[in-house]
Amino acid sequence: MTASPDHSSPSEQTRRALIDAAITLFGEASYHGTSTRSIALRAGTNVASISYHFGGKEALRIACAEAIAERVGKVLGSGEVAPPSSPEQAAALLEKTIRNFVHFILLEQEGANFVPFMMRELIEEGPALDLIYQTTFEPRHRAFCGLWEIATGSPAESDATRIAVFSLIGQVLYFRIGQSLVKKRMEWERFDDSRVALIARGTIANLRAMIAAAREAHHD
Amino acid sequence: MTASPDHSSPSEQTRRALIDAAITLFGEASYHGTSTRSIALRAGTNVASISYHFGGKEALRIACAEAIAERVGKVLGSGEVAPPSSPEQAAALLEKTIRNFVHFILLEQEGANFVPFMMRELIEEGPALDLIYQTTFEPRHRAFCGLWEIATGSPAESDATRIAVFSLIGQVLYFRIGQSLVKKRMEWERFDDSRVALIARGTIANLRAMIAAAREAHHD
DNA sequence: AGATTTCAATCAAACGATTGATTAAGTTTA
DNA sequence: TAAACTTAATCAATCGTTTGATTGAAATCT
Repeated sequence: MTASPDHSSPSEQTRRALIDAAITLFGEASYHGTSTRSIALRAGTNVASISYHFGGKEALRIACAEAIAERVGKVLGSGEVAPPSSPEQAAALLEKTIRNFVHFILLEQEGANFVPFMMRELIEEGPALDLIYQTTFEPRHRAFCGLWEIATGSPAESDATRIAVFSLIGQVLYFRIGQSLVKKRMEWERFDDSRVALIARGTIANLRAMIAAAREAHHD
Repeated sequence: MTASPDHSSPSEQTRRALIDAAITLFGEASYHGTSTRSIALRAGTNVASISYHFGGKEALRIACAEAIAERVGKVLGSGEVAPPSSPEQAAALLEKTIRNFVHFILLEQEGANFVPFMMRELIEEGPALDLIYQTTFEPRHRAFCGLWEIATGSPAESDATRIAVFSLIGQVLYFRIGQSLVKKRMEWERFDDSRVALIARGTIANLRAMIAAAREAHHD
């Protein structure tokens, strides 16, 4: 996951290794389904180092969420650059965002590790949920609503807009959450570039249809 | 959850109580996060009765999925009644299905218990997943695709149709999975009738927009 | 500079608590 | 009474955490 060799101290390296291992294992087998020993084993260190570096299993859980929030913030950028001036530009930006999002959660290595962890926290309403909401989810949902207003004319902070944006996020996320159902139903063995492109095309078609309908509704 | 008093034998009552308790607790705290003792306590019986009636914790997990599959099948009906003859009828039927689905997973007691359990099984790709897929998910997804073909003209078993139906399911499910995010972002304290009606309205608006776009695309 | 102390970091080992499962004795049902 | 069912007690295994010993590299002193 870390491309750079290691400019960090050895203790920082074990911290990193523990967090990386924990994010993966918590995502694969749930928090309670993952033992501290298995985390230490995967991180190539000793069990005691979890208590030493973080204070315990629960604190490591929080540290995982913090690491993800930081990383996602770095990748996607905290805020949007100069807001688009035309509805067409806004729509194009929305499309690009959806496309990147689909690609990130279905194909990229990092997304494949992050998303299951976050989905678990979400479904369990775990202790890291507030952190994820405030640092990762809310700012991006809000930005998306802003683009939606420019693209459709529907007020950014109206109930209808917020719900529409939830729908967009939801339909994309479901392809990751229900991955195994999708694969069975589509008779796919795995998600490769062409399949993901197919999904991206579908979700973007939905986005366009929703934008068109919202524009019409707002012009009435 | 059981409305009828008890026409069943006392052993059948304990079976039921154990399954009900397990579905709720597995859904709330995950399979590994739930102890057999807590299940027995909630069911008002002894730990050993789990091994006695089901053979063990894992077998109880399967029994939960079977009970849900049976119950969902009974509520939603296994197949559709006489297929609609016009696109308008099909669209109306799709809308009604979506509305019922939203209502079921966001308001009804049973749905509130079932969905978290199934989501966990889905995300963990647990042993009950095949059962859920074959008895609950696949038939209904297929029926939905059939309605989609009548409503839009797009072939039921095309990739585009199947993906569109996944999108529809996903956007609805997300309001349940991401319930806590939705509540925070909408500044709602709980889901009541009017809020759920708002969500239903939004998702149905999306459905209509998608149908309209699909019809247009297919006419080209 | 060389010897000594300090300290963060890691480790194997062991802690008490809890896990899922089993047993054998008890109770209820038919 | 015989079968079906429930119970408290107990089992080995595993859980998260703590312990005390050991390391090696800075910091301090002579």
